[in-house]
Formats: sequence, structure tokens, C-alpha cells
Amino acid sequence: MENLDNYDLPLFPISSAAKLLNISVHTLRMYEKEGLIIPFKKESNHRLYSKADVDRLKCIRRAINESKISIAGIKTIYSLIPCWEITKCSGEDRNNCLAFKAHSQPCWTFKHENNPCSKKNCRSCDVYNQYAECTKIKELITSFI
Amino acid sequence: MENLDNYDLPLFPISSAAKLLNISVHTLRMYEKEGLIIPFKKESNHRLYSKADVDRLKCIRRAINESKISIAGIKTIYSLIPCWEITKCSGEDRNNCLAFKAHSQPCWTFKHENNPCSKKNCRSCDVYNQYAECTKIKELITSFI
DNA sequence: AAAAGTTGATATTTATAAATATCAATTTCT
DNA sequence: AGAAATTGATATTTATAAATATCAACTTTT
Repeated sequence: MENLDNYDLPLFPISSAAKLLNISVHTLRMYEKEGLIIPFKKESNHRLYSKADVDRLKCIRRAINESKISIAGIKTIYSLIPCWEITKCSGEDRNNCLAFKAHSQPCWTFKHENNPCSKKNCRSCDVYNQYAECTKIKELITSFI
Repeated sequence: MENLDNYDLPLFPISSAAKLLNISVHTLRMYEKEGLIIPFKKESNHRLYSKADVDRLKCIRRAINESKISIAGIKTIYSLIPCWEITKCSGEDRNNCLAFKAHSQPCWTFKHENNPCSKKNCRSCDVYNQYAECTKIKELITSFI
């Protein structure tokens, strides 16, 4: 996490982000379809990526290429983030929440209705933002227990 | 988990276990080397597997073949089990524990010295036993928070 | 004694996830 | 106007994890 005030601003179109990461545009769209990344979308539907997004994607690439964790594995690990604690979900909200029960999809890949998340944008949610790094997830779990 | 009183007994030599699982003997040894399974060992060093072991291995095979989670991914997920809660590890014990800090290896792949685990056999530990199924790990985390 | 187990290499095969490359029809950016 | 973006297919390539198959030298089981 760099200390830059434009760290979270939508700066890069998909082609620039792909160049920064040295991967193809298609791969970026694939990561999005899998729920690993949520880029900004202009009204025109064009994607824009922040520096934070690029860092998140670098982290994902390390997990895939160095740690040898498959995309399905990363999704499963993301699904273990105790989102209900971060969002202060009530007991009733949890029981009605597909994300709470999920164990192969991150919470932010679900549609949230009639719960604290319905008003939020997952892109700017702490659940999505603070734990891109798999290594931080254990610390997170530890901190909540 | 079948309701059989011989469920946890060392019954099958490696060749029989391999046949039951329809995989090769070498693959079973590989899973052991990766820390996914801890079979019984006779004094002669020969492996023996229980029905519980076979069920655990079936679960691991489903994660690999159906859920498409890589072995490295499974190990990472296992490392997220809050062992320190299950074993009632003290704060000081945690800080001295490699397993507590690990995020790519299950706790039972470490040597435990001078902590509550040093007296235990991981094979018969709840951390190892009760959460072979990845889907149960989220429930476990939830239960502790 | 023969069969089956052990460790520890190394080498090869197989299966498939991950990534790339296309296409087309359309829209937006500069 | 031309470049670059969009969605949504389909097809192919590439990289490598997972699994198998070998060795050899030795020990244990039956």
C-alpha cells in the first residue's frame, strides 16, 4: 500500500492496467468475472483501475504464480473473510445472507438485498478492500476471535 | 462420518487404501508429504489407514477434482483453522509458535515444542480431525468469533 | 520364499487451469 | 475519423499441477 493520495482514484483504462501487470486484457476481464477484482465502471461501462486495484492484482498474481493457489482456491479463501463482523451484520441478517453461507465465492460476488450491504458498494467496502492479500486474512480472523 | 466403532482404527495398508480411493500408492505418499494426511505408522514404519482417513482423503480428492482447489490452496485453507483456540494456546505460546504465524502450511506440519501441542499427537488432535472438510472451516471460524 | 512394505531419487505422462487469440457487432473516447 | 473500449461467444495455446511409473537397496509381513 503506497502512500499516495491518488491511490484509490480511477486512473487506468483496461489496456493500461494490462500493460502495468504484463498480462492480457482478456485475463483482466476473466479475473473480474471470477470475482477477484471489481474495477470502477464509467457511465459508459468502460472499466477503470486505480493503483490500489493494480496492487491488488499483483497480489492475486503472486498467489497464482508463486504460491500456486488456483483461482478457485483464492475464491474459497476470500469466502472465509468474516464479513458479517466487519459489516456488523445482525444475526437475522446473517441467516438470510447467501454470502454468509457461501464457501466458494467471496461475499462481494453476491447480490445483497435487505441487509446492511444493500446500501453499500462492495468496491469501497472494507471486506473487499483490506484483505486482498491472503496472508492478511489469517491476521484478520485472529483479530476477531 | 459413519457411525462405526472401528471408524478410527488402523485397518488398511497403503495398497488397500489406494484401491479404496482408486489412486496410486505414490499419490497417497505425496499427500502425506504435503501434510494433507497423517496415517498411522506401525513400529516397523509401515503406514496404516483408518476408515476416517479414507473419508478424509475422499474429501481432499473432491476439493482437488471437483472444487478445483490446488494442493497449495488446500494447505493454505487448513492454515486458517484457529488451532490456538481449539488447543487453548496461551498468548505467550502463540507468539512462540510457527504454526500460529503460518499461512501456507497446516499447523500439524510443524514441530511443536514447549507449547500445549508438544504433548499431543496431531493425528488425534481436533484441529486435524474435525476440519478435513474445507466447507466446515467457515462454520468453525464463525463459531469462534 | 514371495509379496508387500519402506525411503529417496528421477523421469514421464496426463489432465487441465490459466492465458491468449480470435471472431462479430456495437459504443465511446480523444 | 480512428483508436480503444464494450459484451459474448468460441477456439487454441501454454504452462504446470497432479498423478503415474520407474529405479535401487532394504525391511517387514504372511
